Amino acid sequence: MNGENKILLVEDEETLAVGLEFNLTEEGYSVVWAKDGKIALDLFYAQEFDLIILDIMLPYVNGFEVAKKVREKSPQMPILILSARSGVEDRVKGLELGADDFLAKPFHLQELLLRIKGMLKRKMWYKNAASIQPAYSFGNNKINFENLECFTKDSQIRLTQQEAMVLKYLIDNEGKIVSRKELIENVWHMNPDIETRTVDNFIVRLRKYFEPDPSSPVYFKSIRGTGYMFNAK
Amino acid sequence: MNGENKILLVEDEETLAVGLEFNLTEEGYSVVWAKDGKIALDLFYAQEFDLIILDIMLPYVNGFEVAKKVREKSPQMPILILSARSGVEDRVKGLELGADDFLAKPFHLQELLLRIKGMLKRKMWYKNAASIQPAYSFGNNKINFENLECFTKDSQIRLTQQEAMVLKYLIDNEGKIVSRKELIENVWHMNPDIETRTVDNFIVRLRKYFEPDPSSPVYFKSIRGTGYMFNAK
DNA sequence: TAGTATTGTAAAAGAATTGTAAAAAATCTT
DNA sequence: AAGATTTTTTACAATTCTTTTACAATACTA
Repeated sequence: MNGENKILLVEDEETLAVGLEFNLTEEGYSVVWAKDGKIALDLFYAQEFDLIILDIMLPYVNGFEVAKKVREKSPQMPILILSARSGVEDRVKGLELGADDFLAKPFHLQELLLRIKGMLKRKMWYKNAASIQPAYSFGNNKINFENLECFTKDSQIRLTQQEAMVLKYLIDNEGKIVSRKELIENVWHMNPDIETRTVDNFIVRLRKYFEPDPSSPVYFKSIRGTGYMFNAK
Repeated sequence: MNGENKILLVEDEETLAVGLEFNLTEEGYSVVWAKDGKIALDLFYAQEFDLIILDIMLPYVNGFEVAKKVREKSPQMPILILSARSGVEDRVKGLELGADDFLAKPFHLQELLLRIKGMLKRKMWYKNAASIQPAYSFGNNKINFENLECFTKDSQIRLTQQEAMVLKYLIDNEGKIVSRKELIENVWHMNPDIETRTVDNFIVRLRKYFEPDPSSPVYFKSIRGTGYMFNAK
């Protein structure tokens, strides 16, 4: 069932790594083991993973560095940090670097498994909810909602989080008119009583990125008096 | 425009609750405090929250029970469990019930804040979609009142809001004579004492769009001295 | 059929909404 | 704390839609 999930295990203590690999495989995950930070990053750049388990104390490149690099490329990648040092500073640092969870060594196996399960479940949920595979395409554009990278007709860009959320909302509601109010409520999570041109500005940007001719939009149409509508056509 | 996330804080120790509420509010969250499990569930059913912080040891209904009920209704609601008892069994139990995170008391404020921040950031990434599109037809015309798109005999157009409202009123009163006064009152929401050709102009447009021969209308008939009448035939 | 009232229609005038750049504010990085 | 990036606001231009106006066409009445 979860046999599809691929985990990158970054851990230099071989005994622990082998044990963990055994248990994770037992659980039905597919595990790739990296015994130092350098190898981990190489693997990360070369393959697709669903989750990363990261020890902090590693040879060459420490876990924090790895987490940072990973975050740069994949803002949504679940990262679980393991650390022998359970001090608050480490935990805070890990979380600040965007780890999704932090577990102190020695840990309880079942707890680790449950946390992994939860993280993956959440990740899958988001993926499904969007009904968007790693990459979504329309026209000459391809958007990777995992790392927010886009290939457009003639260039490659990276969306900001907010841009991505607006875009995603429009895509999820393809063919339906989405009012500014609705967007402010559901993307900005704000009271929709204010009236500014914020939403419009995001539309302008999306058009600039993705429309062949931004001045006569094909994908991001304005519906006067009502809102906007996305159509992949 | 800073999205205000709403947190349900379930904690019976008043001192701690007040302190936490203060800090969370400081961070820009909007906090609702429930001092026992019963109140928590009532609030949860009544309002929308973005995250729940849950103490385990509560009067009446304990935290685990609350988590379970919450999960039943909202499978993706982020739940952060706090517990004085940091034993592994409790952690495992909490995670099994679907908590997304588990923090032992006493906790470090900054770590709590970081975990909350991370959970919310991740949560924002989901959104639901999809519904069917209701269409109304007459003659060779099909009108989708959801997105105001129309397929006519030989083209596809999009109605303006006002056009759509007039059309809708006529359709809703199919077979009945509708006076200009009535239209001005019910569609324009204005005092119907003024006398201009506004209504007529809209009829002209509807006829242009939808009548096979606008000069001898079939669907949008004029009733001299009285008003107009729509008939789908 | 002439006269009057009502409806049809185009085009000008007026309003309202949307597009856009640039400045300001907020947020994140170093 | 300075610098960089992103978001929000502001101000105005451009566009689209609605209403008015003016007159033509049509239908009724006597």
